[in-house]
Amino acid sequence: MARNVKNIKELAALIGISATTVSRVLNGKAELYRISPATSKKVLNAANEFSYYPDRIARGLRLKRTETLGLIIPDIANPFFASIAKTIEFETRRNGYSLILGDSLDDIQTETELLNLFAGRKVDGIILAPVGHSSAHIEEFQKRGIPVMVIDRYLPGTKIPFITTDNYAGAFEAVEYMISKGHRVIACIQGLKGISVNTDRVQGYRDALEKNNITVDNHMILGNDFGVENGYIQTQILMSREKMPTAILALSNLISIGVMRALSEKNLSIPDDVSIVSFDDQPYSAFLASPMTTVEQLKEEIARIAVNGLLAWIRTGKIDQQIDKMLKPKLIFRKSVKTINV
Amino acid sequence: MARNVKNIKELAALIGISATTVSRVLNGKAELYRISPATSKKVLNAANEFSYYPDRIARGLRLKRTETLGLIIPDIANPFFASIAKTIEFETRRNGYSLILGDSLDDIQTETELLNLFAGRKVDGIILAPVGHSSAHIEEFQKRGIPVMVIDRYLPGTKIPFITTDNYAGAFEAVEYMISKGHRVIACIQGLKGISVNTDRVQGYRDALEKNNITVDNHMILGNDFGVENGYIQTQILMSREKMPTAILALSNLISIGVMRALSEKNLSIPDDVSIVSFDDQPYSAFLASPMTTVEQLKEEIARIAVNGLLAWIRTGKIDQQIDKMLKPKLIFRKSVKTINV
DNA sequence: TCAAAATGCACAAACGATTGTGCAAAAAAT
DNA sequence: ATTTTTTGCACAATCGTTTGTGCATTTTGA
Repeated sequence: MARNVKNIKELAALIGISATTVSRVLNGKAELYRISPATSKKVLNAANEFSYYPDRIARGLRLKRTETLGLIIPDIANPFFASIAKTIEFETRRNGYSLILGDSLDDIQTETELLNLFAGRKVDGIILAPVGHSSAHIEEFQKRGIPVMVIDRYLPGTKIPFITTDNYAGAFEAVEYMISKGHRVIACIQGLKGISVNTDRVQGYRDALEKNNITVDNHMILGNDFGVENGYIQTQILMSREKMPTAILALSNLISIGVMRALSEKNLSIPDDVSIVSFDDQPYSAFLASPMTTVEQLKEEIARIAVNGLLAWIRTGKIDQQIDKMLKPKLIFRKSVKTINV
Repeated sequence: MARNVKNIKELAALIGISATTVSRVLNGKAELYRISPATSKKVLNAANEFSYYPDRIARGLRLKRTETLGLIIPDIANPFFASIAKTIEFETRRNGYSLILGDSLDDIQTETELLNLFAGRKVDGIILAPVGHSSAHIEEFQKRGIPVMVIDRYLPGTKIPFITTDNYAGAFEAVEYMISKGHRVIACIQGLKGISVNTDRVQGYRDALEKNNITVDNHMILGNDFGVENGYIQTQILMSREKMPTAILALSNLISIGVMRALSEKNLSIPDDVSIVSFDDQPYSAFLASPMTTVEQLKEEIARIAVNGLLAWIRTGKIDQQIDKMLKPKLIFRKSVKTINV
């Protein structure tokens, strides 16, 4: 027995009561509408016995609120984003919301499509790790009234709130460390030019060099993509030059995988032939041929702040502009940087 | 100008036409209902100009179909599942559906909650990488009429369709390979006992040994979890024994990370001191201290078949029982297995 | 004892889309 | 010049909730 009941009317009929009352009891508004305790109890019992769950779709339509968040990231297979996604999903659910996932494939066109798609699905808010340069489509979107929280980057010139890592500090520290180990010719393989993550890291790299009276050689800053392929190609270019760097700062975990691939093909080893520091610590970082010194970002923290900030925004209807945050990263020392003669 | 329009009525009013007609044009039923080409064109233009997107919630309510799929996996931060999730998201979207993500945290209670949650959200179907032993909650769920497709495992004794790797073959080949390299004492660090993935791999391990006239030593099969910690602990146990194995078969990528951690703490190196083959190839596998020989699963393939099979099921209303598949994995040879004296 | 206040619940509209059916006007057939 | 058929579209109901309002009935107060 105890068959399932398909909607609130059916349940109401079973108790011999109106749907209105059932709805009110189930939404905790019994007192507010003076439903007697006896009736309340009957409703609760029946709902339980016949395992009635309100249809969230109908509810969403009526309430104009779906209790759903959208998450758009450039690549869920990238462990950096996968970790963030995990915490975001957890926090989202803990707050009674569900999460729609969109992988923008590092493509701004896809990102835009996803934004529109999510708008059509009436998500209550969106967490976005943006890709590419333009932020017009995001701003335009913001105007439609759907809260958007940016993670991993910030969008200069916009009012879109963000949570990210203090990338400048991360790069600065990493480079100072390499310099302290005697390195003077340090290359920087960067990701997508022009976006804040990259700009800030490169600036940290530059400033660390200059602070130590090392002239910045623009030929040593190269690449334009956060992926493996870019790390691979740029390393090949670097290694074919007369003036080879003694150290490389890789601006993402994927780039450093490309670096490793290129180096191993040339039978060059880390750190004997080239030293390296990579952004993004990973579970495997410690077990690489040469355990990798990395700049660790506080991924869980970013995720948590993003979700809770977004939900607060949704509930109150206004942005807490205080939310903008740049979390200090942490340099994890391992064995991929060699001390060389000064 | 070109302000956005908020619903179909508003758009219809703007053209001076009924919502009915707008709906029909937008759903490609213009001909069916004899809407004149002129009117059709006007609708299409207006919809475009005012960037009207139908409210999927209202649509879902009326159609009793949300064009949403649910994905439940044990750990999105595990690169194996992250890769699968990426392809699933892509295929899902390519078919006009959206994806709700749930991370079951390797916990059967959470998995059950997610199933119910997704049911309440009226997903059209669910792709599930189940955790734990019991499958009663899944079967019960199936009866509620929501199609569920299982990946990564199968559920013996149920009719729930699945796509998985031929884990038996993968383990068998891996072990035969190690034997061919002269290994006779091979340990197997397993994941969760009793679930098909694990059972099949262990059986493959056993059969490969027996086929080669090596008696299976049950002490060499240990562990009970697919995570890093288990790999770490079991390796410590193995290494503290009198009779140490010369090779280890790690039944997951996470387990092998644990193995590496334990070995490196004891200053043991791969493959000089211990050889290892791990399930699940990863982007970093080639760049580990010792490039890892792995059993690669066809993750994209699994994802693609799962999504398309599920969608077919949703559309036709019946399961194609032919869909059950065990995809042959591929052994990738690197340098984590040493040839030893026979 | 009678008016006023409190109690307990139900009616019906609304959210935004889709669709079976019906009804004019125009075109074709006789 | 009628009748019949076709064309082109609109009305209104429906999906399952939630909620403003209203109406009996009971309780309280004087």
